[in-house]
Amino acid sequence: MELAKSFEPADIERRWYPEWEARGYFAAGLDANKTGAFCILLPPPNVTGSLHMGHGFNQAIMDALTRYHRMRGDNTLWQPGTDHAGIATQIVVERQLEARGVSRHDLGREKFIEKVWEWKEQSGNTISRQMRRLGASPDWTRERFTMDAGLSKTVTETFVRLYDEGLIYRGKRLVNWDPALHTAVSDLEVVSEEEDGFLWHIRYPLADGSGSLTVATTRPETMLGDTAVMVHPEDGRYGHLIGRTVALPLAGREIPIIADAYVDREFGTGCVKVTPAHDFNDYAVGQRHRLALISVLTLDARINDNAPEKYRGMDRFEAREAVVADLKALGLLEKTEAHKLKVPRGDRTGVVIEPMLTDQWFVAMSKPGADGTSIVDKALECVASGEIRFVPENWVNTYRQWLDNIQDWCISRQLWWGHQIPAWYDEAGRIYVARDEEEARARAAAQGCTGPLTRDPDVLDTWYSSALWPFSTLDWTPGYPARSNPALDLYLPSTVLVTGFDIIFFWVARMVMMTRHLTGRIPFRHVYVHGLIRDAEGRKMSKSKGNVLDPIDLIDGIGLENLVGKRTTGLMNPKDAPAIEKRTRQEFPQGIFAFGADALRFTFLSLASPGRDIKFDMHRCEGYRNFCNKLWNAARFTLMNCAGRDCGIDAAHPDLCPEELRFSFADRWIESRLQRAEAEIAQHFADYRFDLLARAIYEFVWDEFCDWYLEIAKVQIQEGAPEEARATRRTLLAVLEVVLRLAHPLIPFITEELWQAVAPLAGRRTHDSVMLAAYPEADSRKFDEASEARLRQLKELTHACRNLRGEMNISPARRMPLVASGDAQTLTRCAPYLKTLAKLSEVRIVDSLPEDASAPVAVVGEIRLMLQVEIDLAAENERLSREIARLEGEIARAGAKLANESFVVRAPAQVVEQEKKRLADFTATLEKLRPQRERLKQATFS
RNA sequence: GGGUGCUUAGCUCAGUUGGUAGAGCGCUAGCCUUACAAGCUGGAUGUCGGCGGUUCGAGUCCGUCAGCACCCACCA
Repeated sequence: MELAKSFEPADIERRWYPEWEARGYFAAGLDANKTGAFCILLPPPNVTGSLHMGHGFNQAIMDALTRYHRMRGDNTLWQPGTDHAGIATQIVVERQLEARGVSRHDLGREKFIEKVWEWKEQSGNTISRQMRRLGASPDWTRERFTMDAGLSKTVTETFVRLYDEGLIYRGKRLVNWDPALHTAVSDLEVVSEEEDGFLWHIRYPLADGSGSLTVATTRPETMLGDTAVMVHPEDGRYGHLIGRTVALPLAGREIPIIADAYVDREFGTGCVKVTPAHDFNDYAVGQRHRLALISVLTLDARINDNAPEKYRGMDRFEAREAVVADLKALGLLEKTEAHKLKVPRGDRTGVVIEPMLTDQWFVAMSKPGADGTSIVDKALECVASGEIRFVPENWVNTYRQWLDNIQDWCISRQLWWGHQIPAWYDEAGRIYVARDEEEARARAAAQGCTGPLTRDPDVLDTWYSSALWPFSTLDWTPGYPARSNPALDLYLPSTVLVTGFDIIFFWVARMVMMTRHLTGRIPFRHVYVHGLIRDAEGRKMSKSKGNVLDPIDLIDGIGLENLVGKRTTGLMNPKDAPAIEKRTRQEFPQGIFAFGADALRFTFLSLASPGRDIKFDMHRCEGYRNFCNKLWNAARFTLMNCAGRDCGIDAAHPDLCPEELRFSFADRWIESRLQRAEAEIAQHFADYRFDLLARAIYEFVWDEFCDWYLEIAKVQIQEGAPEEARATRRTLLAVLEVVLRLAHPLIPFITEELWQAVAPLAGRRTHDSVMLAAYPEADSRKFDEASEARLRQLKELTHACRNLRGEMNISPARRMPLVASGDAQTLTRCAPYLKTLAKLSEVRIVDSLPEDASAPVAVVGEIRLMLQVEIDLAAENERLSREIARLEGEIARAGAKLANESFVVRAPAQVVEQEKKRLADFTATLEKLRPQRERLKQATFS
């Protein structure tokens, strides 16, 4: 079982993943005898293509948690699945058709949906393949899709229930309309950015010809739909005009001048045109003042027949120009000033959103349900009571604030891809919401309608089905909770939702509302909110910026040419290609190295500090690949020293400790240190501090186990008695085996590969896979402070020797003799190790150091170390002087502190003691160094 | 307008109840040292954004200012 000389991830990953999956290790635990249940819902990726770095990050965290809990023996489920992503997916497929010159209307609804399903198949497969490459361990047998038959049934069922309860309604409202997509979108799907525009000042003549007033607007074309002009009720300039009328230019209508406190007197002219049919604020004003709504736009955002004939059919922007030109010609355009304004655009299309009066379906957020509480109040209550906890906590504010100001949720979309709304209309336009057409007929018949019914063609917002994910994936049925199933009982609520803050509103809040209202349960106990993965400069990764990284490329590596090709094809704007190519060549002159899945996962986890976005730095990934290699080689060393040797392990009784084992303080130290690492790691898992967790593992493996214990082990194996060598081998194996289990949730592939080789020798191959082995738990009885103190001494002595060598510029190849004085017991204990660790030819322990001024001396507590080497007297003088100056500084500072009476009186005794000890230590060391320098000076002048 | 973060070494970031400032990468000097050159050993590098306060003591707590980022709402 010879291991390769360095860590080669590709082959290991290829072998182990299929093996784990085939053996059913990922399957949901349904063991009634187990006490713990752990469940994570995969935020279902959109079937719009492939996974990006954000998914990789998100999944590395979820997989670490899942593997951890599985190893701890909990019933564990990581629930996978994908989202149909209505608008996004429909756009992807429409673009593909467009490329072939076909529109969805050419195909018709049914055929088009078939095409989307084909695409879903392809994209869904890509996604699960990618997740497998990352080593993710969800229960694939339970994979769900938001448009599966079962989940669709849940969508229909809940819709009907909410409708019957009066919490879903249909109504004609002003909604955000995307004129390119021809659909309504929710408030969340609109993004407003500041853009350059104009503020046009337009004179509206008073109807009686006695004068005029001037309004300011950024959207002059909407004046065709004005139904009032408003001023502030206390605005002295206009008070006399309130109640009179103006003649609306171009439209030839008379509209009233009204007073409303909404007007800001300072802005513009203080007169506002009111267009209730095309502006949300004006709509509210219109409601207050019972103004007429005159829509002047078609669903394509062209001027409609309510406007003067001249403008009909014009695009809204074309109409804007025409209106401005006409006003100017009439002398009614007072002035045009440059003006920055927020322009609302559809997040998928980038097209300017138009407030449009249409019939849509809504979820009533604040209306009390059958139980007297609104779904918003329920969602607030779950969090306020602490049933649901956010990590980091401050996201609670964001969540609460959003819910406090929420509007009814527009859930209908004028699309084809999605869950068709289960509503039917009779010829009179009456609505029958039902689970299927048969039920709709029955409901219609009950109301005395037997005529033909037509189904509502609209589909639901994709987030409607996402909101049901916590229970729909667990095969919730209408009979719940009386009728349930084992998985649902065990895994609702799930333990933790791992997600980015960007979907707290879209998804998290809506899951809480829907799950609580429909099942009475919370969807999850914790919400762990992580940051977004950005590029090395901190910019958002996006195809159009050409800065996206594919997690698979970091696993497998990719050549520069391929990377450039990938980034520059399929761009929305091909003109960006040259700039993208240039930047890519600059940033990745060698392409990307194959780091392997483990290194990538470890990188993600290390970067997961709370409340921070992540600038992804490939060099970090390289560092953690090196870490994997370090672990690999530590295992190689251990196996080389232990395979086929007597390691003091009785396979039948791994805990048996035969008498012919003699453990050193170093053996006990590494065991003790390991226990501390285990305790620390458990805490970090509990706190979701994956960055600290990864660091704890990194430091234990590299800084303690490899840098110190392995080097010490060499001494004990080569120079120790057989029972010492045996104990060393046993310790090496035991510690390494535990390390592999500790690290497995983070870096599953390498740990599995190594564990297979190490565990049998350690007598710990309790299972067929490390995945199934128990997660290590700290045993505080193994904390050994005495051994830790001894090792600390050994480290200090070693550092002192190495430092002397370094300062004296002694080649590492040269072995030097050392003379040491001080505590003989300590020195005797450390001498053999010191010899190897500091490259000494011998260690001579004496009562007092020779008066040889020409050799460098270091002081560690009571111990003095002299390296026997001819030295450069001037250099040594300089070194000593520097050290003395440093000590004098420390002594001065500590002395001043202790001389300060209020410090001595008020600081805790322990702190004062510590300060006194420092002062004493510095002083003692100084007293040893000063004579040394004196002798040196004498030698220099003699 | 409301809210939330952030500012620590050249870069990216840790720093848990206040008690002598840390890591990785980079830099630097030297090493093929029988696990690892994807490595080993030594070294350099900080007015912890500015100012003020609380305290014996502040990177840490409070106030304030500045800069950066993000979220929500929005003035026509």
